[in-house]
Amino acid sequence: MTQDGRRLRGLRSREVILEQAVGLASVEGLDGLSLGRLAAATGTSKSGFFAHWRDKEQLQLDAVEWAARQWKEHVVAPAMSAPAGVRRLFALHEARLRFYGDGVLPGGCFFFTVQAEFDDRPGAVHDRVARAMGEWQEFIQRLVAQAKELGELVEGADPAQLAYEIDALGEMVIIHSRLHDGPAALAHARRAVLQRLRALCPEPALLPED
Amino acid sequence: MTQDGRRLRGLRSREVILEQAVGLASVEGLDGLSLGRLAAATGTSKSGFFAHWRDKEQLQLDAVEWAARQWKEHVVAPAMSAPAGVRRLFALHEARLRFYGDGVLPGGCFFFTVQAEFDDRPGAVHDRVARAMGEWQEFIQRLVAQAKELGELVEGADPAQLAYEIDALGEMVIIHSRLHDGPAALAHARRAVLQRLRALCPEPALLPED
DNA sequence: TATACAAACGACCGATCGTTCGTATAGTTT
DNA sequence: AAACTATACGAACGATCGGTCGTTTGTATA
Repeated sequence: MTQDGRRLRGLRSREVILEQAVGLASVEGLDGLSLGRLAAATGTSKSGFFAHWRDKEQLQLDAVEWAARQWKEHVVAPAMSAPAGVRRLFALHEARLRFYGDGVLPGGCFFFTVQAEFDDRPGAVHDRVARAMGEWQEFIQRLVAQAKELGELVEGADPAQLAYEIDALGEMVIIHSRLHDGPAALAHARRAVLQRLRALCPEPALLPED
Repeated sequence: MTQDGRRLRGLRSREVILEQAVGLASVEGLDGLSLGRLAAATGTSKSGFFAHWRDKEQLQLDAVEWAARQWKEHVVAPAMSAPAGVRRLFALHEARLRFYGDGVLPGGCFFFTVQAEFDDRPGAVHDRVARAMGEWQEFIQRLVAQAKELGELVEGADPAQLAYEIDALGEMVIIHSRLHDGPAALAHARRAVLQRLRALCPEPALLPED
């Protein structure tokens, strides 16, 4: 039987641990998060972790996977239900800002913290995070290209350039909102991308005015 | 006599230690940096640190101070030697990108790493970093306001909004260049701010075309 | 019912963390 | 020369780090 109660129970607690790990890592980072604190947060013993993962790095890699799923669910999926083109592009940006504003993760953004932590440290986690970031950037670029094909962005718009701008303006909300100007950062990030898209869109009426 | 050779020697080694600390912290963060590794990097013993600083936090605070001085020297000062107005604003952005591109710090940017590390962790270091960031943001806003007074930026330009955009587009170079598209990030950041300023400037000829 | 196995635990390991203490040395003041 | 002081050190501290080991508990299979 595949109906193995032990495996089911294991998967469930595995999920609980990963959710806690992603939340804590969004605050203190994947390495800054210690197994002891993670054990305390989940109400388990740290030795129990090694029944699920060979070592801390394996847990970190699974946490990245979990966070990527969460990101797709909360940010990518809502955008995909908006009409293709420039509106979908802006919906993606707004979904990200909502994710931050709603405080889904205590630290704001798992990937921001982990990128800052591992951008200089080679290893499996670095590579996995870099891959996730590449896919994210590629996804934004595809949406830009699609908007161009639909004639909703001028021909001169460079997908890589615009994707960099959208991502940078959105991601820096984390730092600015937490240690400088609070919710104003969200407004700045929203307004910046909105005006940029409107300026590049032959039919600005597709987007809100402000 | 104020000519105390002991104090001079102390100040010199203090400076050496802080320089190393800022460099290492730009990679692993101010807390991620351990006193043991710092001692190994400076060729001293870690117990010797406590002749200069009461505890690790005092060293961290002085490291922030040292990094702020370095930033003013490498980024703010060069911008101030450009003519006031929109050209000075862009010179500031370019000086920052040069600071990153030249690899002055092994981790790229001390403040980026430390902001990401302390944005969620209350304490003296958090407050000191937040103050530095506030001053930096205020400085950009002053340059924007000055450019408006000189008629080099349209009246509708919001200093806080534009300062956010310039800072975000510049700062995210660190992450993008290190774990995604390398030097292309520098080009994207430069181009984004340049085009943004040109679009807001009644006299675009003040700025390079590309 | 007996056997096999996954899940979880407590106890413990060596290494490293920030920090303290006593001491030796070099340079200044008396 | 004696007294003083800033600098720097080695040894050691308790705490915590990631990780190992042996064991117990609960479930599924034979």
